[in-house]
Amino acid sequence: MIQSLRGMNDILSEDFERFEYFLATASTIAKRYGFHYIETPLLEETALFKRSVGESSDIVGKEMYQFTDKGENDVCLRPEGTAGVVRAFVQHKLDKKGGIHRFYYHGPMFRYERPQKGRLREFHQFGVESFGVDSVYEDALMIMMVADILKSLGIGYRLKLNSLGDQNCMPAYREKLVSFIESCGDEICGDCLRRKSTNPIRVLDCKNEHCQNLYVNAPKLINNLCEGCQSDFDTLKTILEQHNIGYEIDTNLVRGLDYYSKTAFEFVSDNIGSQSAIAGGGRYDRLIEFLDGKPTPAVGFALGIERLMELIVMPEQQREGYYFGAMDAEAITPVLLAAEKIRRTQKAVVEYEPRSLKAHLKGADRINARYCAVIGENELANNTIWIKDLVEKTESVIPLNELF
RNA sequence: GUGGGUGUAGCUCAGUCGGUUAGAGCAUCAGGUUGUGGUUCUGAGGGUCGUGGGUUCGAUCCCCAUCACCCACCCCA
Repeated sequence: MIQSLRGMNDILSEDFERFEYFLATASTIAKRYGFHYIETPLLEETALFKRSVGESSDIVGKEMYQFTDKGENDVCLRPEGTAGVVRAFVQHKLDKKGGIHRFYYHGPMFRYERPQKGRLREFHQFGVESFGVDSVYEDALMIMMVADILKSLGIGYRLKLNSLGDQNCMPAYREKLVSFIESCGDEICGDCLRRKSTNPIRVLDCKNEHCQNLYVNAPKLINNLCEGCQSDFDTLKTILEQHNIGYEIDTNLVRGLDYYSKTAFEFVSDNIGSQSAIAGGGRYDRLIEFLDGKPTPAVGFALGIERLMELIVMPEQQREGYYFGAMDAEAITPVLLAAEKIRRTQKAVVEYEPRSLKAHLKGADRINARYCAVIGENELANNTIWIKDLVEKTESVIPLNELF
């Protein structure tokens, strides 16, 4: 038997209903906030991700599905969605056009990781990117949108917030941090030693207990923000409070992608195991110029759909449409014709095998149909069809030509 | 990439201290006297016990490998 690749799943029937429900809910909300759908390729030039996500990140460093195609191009399956959207934004010269551009997207992402709960090699994200808005209000909008989506789906969460600073305060802070790390001498772990030169901020994120103990007194970025970053961060907190969105400041929240600056946030759930991040995002004002565009402020977020799946509270399913069945082999012809008529406006499912009335009622029940429509001996003789409303428990026999 | 766990019916799982025809519940299908469901009763079908080797007179059970899944580390959505 040929199986799907490791960490790559089929999504069928019941699961897909949830999936579809999620997409419908999230898309509706994104549109309501003024965002437009954008579809970008699953396959992109490898350089795109190296320059955006960053070579120091694990994603690019060891998790990409990278290969050379038949035209000798170094390509890879997208590990995340932002890079492609920014590439499209620049390629279509929207940066030069100016103004505000707001996009949402959803689709599969690929990361070569060891699968576990909430972590797949092919997984799906729903994301949003906003270009051209400098204001923190847009950062707040992002967070409000995620909160809105999660609320609509009946999902509880905790929101973690941090500011990563910008070009003014980050370099100075980085220096401060590096000298602090150096003061720890060789007590730090190997990973931290490496991060010290590649991406020092990430040491704060270290899961090693010994390191964490060393870093309690590390300088915190939050205390070293420049005036602009500080006032934006304060404003953001105020807006969230005004909108009744609870948050906790997490000074160790460092997004794993290199392109973030200023606002960084993460929504986590305590009910889905160790892969608890259900949404993450932030501001990335420098990314557009990294990808050869005109400097343009930008913010975005991405939601991990699979991680939300088991948390989604679905609305109760109503009985819907028709179930058609024949009690005699000869009755199948009028049954098919009747079903075709109904199908112009409603759902109609036909059982081809002649069965007892009881069996048909069971069948109708199983597919959660509202009506069970059957043609047997009596109906066949009179050109009628017997229809039972499974909710009202009423039944009627009507002439076939009066079927709407 | 590292560590631990699990693979028996469509699903959830028993089980055999190695020994004849491998079980249950749910699901499916059929019946409970003439054409009435979602709650009953009876019965039936369905398994090369993940795959490949090895030990043995004999393996679903023990050993090795392999694959898949699960959980955690790590990473992140």
